[in-house]
Amino acid sequence: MPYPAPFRPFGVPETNDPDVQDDPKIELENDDLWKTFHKIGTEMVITKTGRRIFPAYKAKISGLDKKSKYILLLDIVPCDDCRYKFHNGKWMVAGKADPEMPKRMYIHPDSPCTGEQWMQKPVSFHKLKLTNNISDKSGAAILNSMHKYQPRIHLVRASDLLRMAYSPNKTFVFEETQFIAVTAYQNEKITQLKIDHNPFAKGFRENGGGRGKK
Amino acid sequence: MPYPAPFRPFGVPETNDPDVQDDPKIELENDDLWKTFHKIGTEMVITKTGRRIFPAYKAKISGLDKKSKYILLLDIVPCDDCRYKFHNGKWMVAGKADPEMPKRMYIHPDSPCTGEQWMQKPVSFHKLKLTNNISDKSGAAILNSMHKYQPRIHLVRASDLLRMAYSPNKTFVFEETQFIAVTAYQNEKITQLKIDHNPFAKGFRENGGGRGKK
DNA sequence: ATCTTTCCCACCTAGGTGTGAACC
DNA sequence: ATGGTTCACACCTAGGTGGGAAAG
Repeated sequence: MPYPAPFRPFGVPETNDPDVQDDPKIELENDDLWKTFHKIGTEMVITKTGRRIFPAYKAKISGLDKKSKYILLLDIVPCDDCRYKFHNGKWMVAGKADPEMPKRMYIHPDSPCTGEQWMQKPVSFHKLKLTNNISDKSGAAILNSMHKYQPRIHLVRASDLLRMAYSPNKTFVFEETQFIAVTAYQNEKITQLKIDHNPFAKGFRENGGGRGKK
Repeated sequence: MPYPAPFRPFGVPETNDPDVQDDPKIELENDDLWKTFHKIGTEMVITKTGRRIFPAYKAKISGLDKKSKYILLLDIVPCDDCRYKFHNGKWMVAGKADPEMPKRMYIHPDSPCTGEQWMQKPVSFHKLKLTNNISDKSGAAILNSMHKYQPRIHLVRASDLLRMAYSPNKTFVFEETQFIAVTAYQNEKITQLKIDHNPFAKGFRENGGGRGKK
C-alpha cells in the first residue's frame, strides 16, 4: 500500500476509554460510477475559485462504537513524482513533478459526531473544492495541474479536534478515486461521462434540450 | 515522496482557566431594518416545512477573549400569555395563549469556536426556520400562530457542548426583534416591507418586472 | 506553432419568496 | 359567514456545469 497510515491505529490500548470496541470499515457509496471513470482515466477540473469533484465522494461507514465520537477527514495527496501530459489519446509521464503545496485536511463539517450518526446514512464530501490558486483562503484543496492525486479518508475516534493528534485512527484509500488534475478536460470520453452523470451539466446533454456538443 | 504531516499540533487553550478576561457585547448588524419592521409590527410566516425569518438575525460580537472558545445559541420565547388577532388594521389581544411546545435551542453551526473568529465578522442565523408543525424533525423553531415571540441570543464560554451547562454565559435580548407568528401576513405594510427588502421576493416588486400586487 | 490557463456565458440544480385559490 | 391554514405556482437568489474564445 503506497499510502502510509499517518495515525495511530485502532486497537491500541486507550488510556481514556479502554472499554470501547470498534472495527471501522468504509466503502464507497457510488463505487460503480467511480470505477467507470477510473477505467478511462479520471480528470478533475481545478480553477482559481475552486471546482467540486465529480463523482461526489460518498462513504458508507460501519463498525463504529455507537456512543463514541468520531472525526472524519479527507485529504488529497500526490500519487507519484511525475508530471503528466495527454498525448495521442493517452496520459503519459512528461517529466518530474512540480513542487507541492503543503496539503490541507478537509474536516467533514459534521465532525465530531457519534458513531451512530456516522453510520446512519452515507457521508458526502460534495462541498470539497479543488483549486490551483496557491493563495486560496476558502479551504479548497490546492493541487498542481497535470499531476495525479489520491484522495484519502481518515477516521479518528476523538470527541474534540484538540485531541485528534493523540487518538486512535484509521486511513482508507480507494484507488478508483485517483484522478489527474486539469484546467480543461483532455479526454473527451471523460467530458462526456461528466455531462452524462453530473446533474449540473444537464444542459450539455443531447437529449436534454441543451445545445449539444458542437 | 514524503507525504505531508496530516496534523499540525494545535495550541491548546484552556477555557476553564479562571484567568480568562472577557466582557461580551452584542449588537445587531442590521438594527435599522429591524426597527423599521418593529415600528409597524413585525410578522413572521410559519409553515409546515419551515420558513426563514426576515430580516435575518445578524449579530456583531465584541469583548470576547480571543483564544477562548465560545458557543452561540438562539432561542425564541413567548413575549406574553396572550393570543392576538389583527382587527381594523391593528393587533389586539384576543384571549389567552395556547399551550407552548418546549422551546428548542438553535446552536449556531460554527459553535464552538474561538472568540477571535466570532468577533471577526458578523454572525448570521439566516438558516434558522420557523414552523407550526409540532412533529418537525428538521430543527426549526416550533411556534404558535397569532402569538408574540422574542428571539434571544445566548453566549457561553465553553469548549464543548457537554460542558455548556456549567459554563459562564450571558443572554442578549433585542426588543426590536419581537414578532407575531402568522400563517399568512395580516398587515399589508409588513408584506410590502418584506417585498421591498427580501431579495427572494424581488419578483413581487413593482419596478422589478414582477407581476405587481394585483 | 503548441500547449495550458483564464474568463464569460447559457444552462442547469437547489431552494427561498409572496400569491391566490382552495380548504377547514 | 368568518377567519385561519395549506398548497401549487411563477419568480426570484445562489451557485455548480462545460463550451469556446481569448490570453498567456
